[in-house]
Amino acid sequence: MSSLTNNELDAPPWLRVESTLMATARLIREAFDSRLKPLDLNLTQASLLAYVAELGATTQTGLAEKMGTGRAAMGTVVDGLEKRGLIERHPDPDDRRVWRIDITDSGRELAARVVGVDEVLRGELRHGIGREERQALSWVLTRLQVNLQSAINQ
Amino acid sequence: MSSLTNNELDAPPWLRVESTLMATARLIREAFDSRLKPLDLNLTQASLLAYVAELGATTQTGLAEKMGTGRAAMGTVVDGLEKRGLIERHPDPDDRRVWRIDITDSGRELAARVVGVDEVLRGELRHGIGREERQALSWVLTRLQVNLQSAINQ
DNA sequence: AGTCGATTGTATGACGTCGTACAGTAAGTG
DNA sequence: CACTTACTGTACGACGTCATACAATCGACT
Repeated sequence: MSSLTNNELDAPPWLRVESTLMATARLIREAFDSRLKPLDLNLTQASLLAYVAELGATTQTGLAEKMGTGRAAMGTVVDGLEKRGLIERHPDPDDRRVWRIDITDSGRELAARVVGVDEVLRGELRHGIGREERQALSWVLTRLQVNLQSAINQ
Repeated sequence: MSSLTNNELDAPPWLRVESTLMATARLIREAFDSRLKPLDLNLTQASLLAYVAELGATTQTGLAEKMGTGRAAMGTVVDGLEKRGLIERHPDPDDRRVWRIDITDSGRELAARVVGVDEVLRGELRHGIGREERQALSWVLTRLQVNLQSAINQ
C-alpha cells in the first residue's frame, strides 16, 4: 500500500495508472530481451517461435492476429527466422495465397530453450505476488481491454 | 480486431499475463492517440505538454526520466512542440548546458484540453472496475516493476 | 464462364524510439 | 590553477512497427 501512495504522490494527476502500466510493459520487453539475448532472439521472435512450435503449421495472418501485430510486420519477422533456418514456409495445397509456417528441427530445439528462459524469468517475476493477486491483475487487464476497445471503436 | 480478449483462452502457456499486459499497453496508446487526434497530438506529446504545464520549467533530462523515455527521443518531441509554439526553450542562468522547458500561452490552452480528453477517457476506462481493484492493479504493477528491474540488472 | 468483393502476403515509405558517440559545460580534486 | 569525472543536449544510424497500396488468389454469386 505504501509503495502505491508513493507512486501517487510524485505523479501528476493524468495518465496515472495507465502510465504505470505502459512503463511496466516497457520493462517486460526489456527484461525478456535481455534474457533472450544469449539465444540471439528478441521477444517478438521468441514469441513467434514458441507459437509455431506449439500450434504447428499456421498462416502468417493467423500468427499476426494471435500475437497482436500487423501482417506486414509479421512478414519481416518470419523472413528473419526463416533465413536462420528456424522455420520454413511451405505452400498450402488448398490455398495458393498463403504460406504454412512450420518449425524446423533446429527451430524446435531453440524453442525449447526459449521456454526454459521464459519459465525462469516468470518465476522471478512472481516474487512477492500471490496467486490471487495475479488472477486479479489478469481480470482487471481483461476488463480494461474491453473498455479500451469500445473507446477506440467510436 | 475485436478480440484480443479471448487471448486468455487460447493462448499458450508462455507469456500469458505478460502478453496480456503488453497488449493492454498497446491498446492504451491506441485509445489515447485516437482521442487526441483532434488536438493533433499523440500520447507522448500530450504527456509532455501536461507535464510541463504542471511542473513548470524543467530540463529535458528531468522530463525524460519522469516519462520513462530516453534523452534523445525527448529532444525530438520537444523540437516538435517548440516548432508549434506550444513550449519554449529558455537558457538556464545557472547551467549553460541545459534548457529550461517552459509552456507558452497557447500551450497552456491546449494542455487544458488535453486534461479534458484524459478525464473523459479515463472515466470510460473505469467502467466496471472498482476503486480497490484499481488500487490492487497499481500495487501489483509496482511490485512487478521492482521484480523486472532486478531481473534486468543481472 | 465470368465478375466482384474479400483475403493473403509483400513492397514501400513513414514514424517513434533506441543506442552510441560527441561537444560543451559543470563540479570535484590535486 | 590544471585535471578528471560526470552530466546535458544533439547528431546519427539502426531497429521495430505501422499504414497504405498492390498483385495474386479465393469464394460467392450471376
